[in-house]
Amino acid sequence: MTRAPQKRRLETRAKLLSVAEDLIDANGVSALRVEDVVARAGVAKGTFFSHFGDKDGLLAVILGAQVMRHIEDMDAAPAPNTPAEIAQRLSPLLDFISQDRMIFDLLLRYSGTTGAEVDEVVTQGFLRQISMFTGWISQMQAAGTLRRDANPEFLAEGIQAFLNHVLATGFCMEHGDLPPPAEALVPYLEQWLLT
Amino acid sequence: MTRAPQKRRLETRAKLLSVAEDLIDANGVSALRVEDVVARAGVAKGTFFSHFGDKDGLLAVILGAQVMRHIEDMDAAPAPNTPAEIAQRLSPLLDFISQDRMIFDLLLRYSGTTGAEVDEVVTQGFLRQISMFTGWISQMQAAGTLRRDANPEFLAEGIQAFLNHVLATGFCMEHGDLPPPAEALVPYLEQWLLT
DNA sequence: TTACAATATTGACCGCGGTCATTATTTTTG
DNA sequence: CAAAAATAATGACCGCGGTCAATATTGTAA
Repeated sequence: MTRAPQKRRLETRAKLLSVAEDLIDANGVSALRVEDVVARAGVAKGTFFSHFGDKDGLLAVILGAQVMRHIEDMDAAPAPNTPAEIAQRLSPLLDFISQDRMIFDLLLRYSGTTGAEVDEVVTQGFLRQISMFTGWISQMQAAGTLRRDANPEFLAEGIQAFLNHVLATGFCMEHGDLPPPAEALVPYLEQWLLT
Repeated sequence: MTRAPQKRRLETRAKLLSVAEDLIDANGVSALRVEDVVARAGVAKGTFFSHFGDKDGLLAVILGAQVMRHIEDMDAAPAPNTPAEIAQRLSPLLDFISQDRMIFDLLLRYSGTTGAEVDEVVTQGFLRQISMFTGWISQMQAAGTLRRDANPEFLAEGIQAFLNHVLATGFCMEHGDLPPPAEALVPYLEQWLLT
């Protein structure tokens, strides 16, 4: 039986997280250096790794929380009635992810760490997102707005696939005046979800 | 006007490539170290980077060539007539990519470096793959085996999306007895391409 | 052949993520 | 309370990708 962490440890962790968040806000995710974090937090390097395992571990916590906030916002808003509205709801999340390739890569890697780490924020976020999609889809199916020849979970996974596709494609175009991801997503969703 | 590379340079490059290929065959992509490559090739570290820019540059050349071979095999075989047959044709390529997450990540990142580096093998491979999909689809549309309410390029991009989705999902399941990627792909293709 | 320029290679050096035996602090036990 | 045990934090050290001013080699013009 593993004991509860003591107060000091929680404080150290909180300090590391807040320092890291400040640095990310100031310079972006890609510029984050573990050495800067520990220096500003007034803590040794090893402490960092004893808390988060590796750099991605910290990023997963921070970015996972941000993703989760976006998902909660989406869940709070009224459910969409068309594929285009789905894309619209997704827009803030997609803009957030497409701001930095590192975010996309990390989320993709951590998205389904089914196994020991279901307590991982990113994993929870993904599961929740899929179930939210599923909910939207079954509502729309009930309303007759959507094809009914496939079950909602399956269609939800398809949305996830196109979402990643659009994001990945966006990064490849190397900032060449391409449309925002949510807009690029629309035709795929329409083809996938209608008729 | 940049001059043609001299003989010595071509030899060095070839040596580096063959050494790297041997090491990858022996220990896998993830275990490849630049320092091992240059040591075995009898060359200084800086030389490596003057040839390939970075480690991924070398991997893109080697893995890109392997991907290209798979694509050519697919292109040489008779065109598929159903979504399931598409998945079957893709099987060797998918097995190759799913053998190591590093391969998947690298291909995804280099897949569409539209811009200065269209001479990049990986990019060429992807373009060729899309056009091969497009060809298959228009044939099947002509034969009436497939939905005709969307243009082939668009449907081809969708295939690409599902292909990446299945691969990414496979890596998340952390080697948990999941079905081979080509098999997992079938339902998505059927839903996407039929009616 | 020699002098000069272009090309190719070199390897000491750096940045930064990550490790681990050691030391410090807190909690528990007697 | 002190001694023992569990938990936290430390920082010197390592691995490995990547840089760049210096050097060596090759091509070229006089």
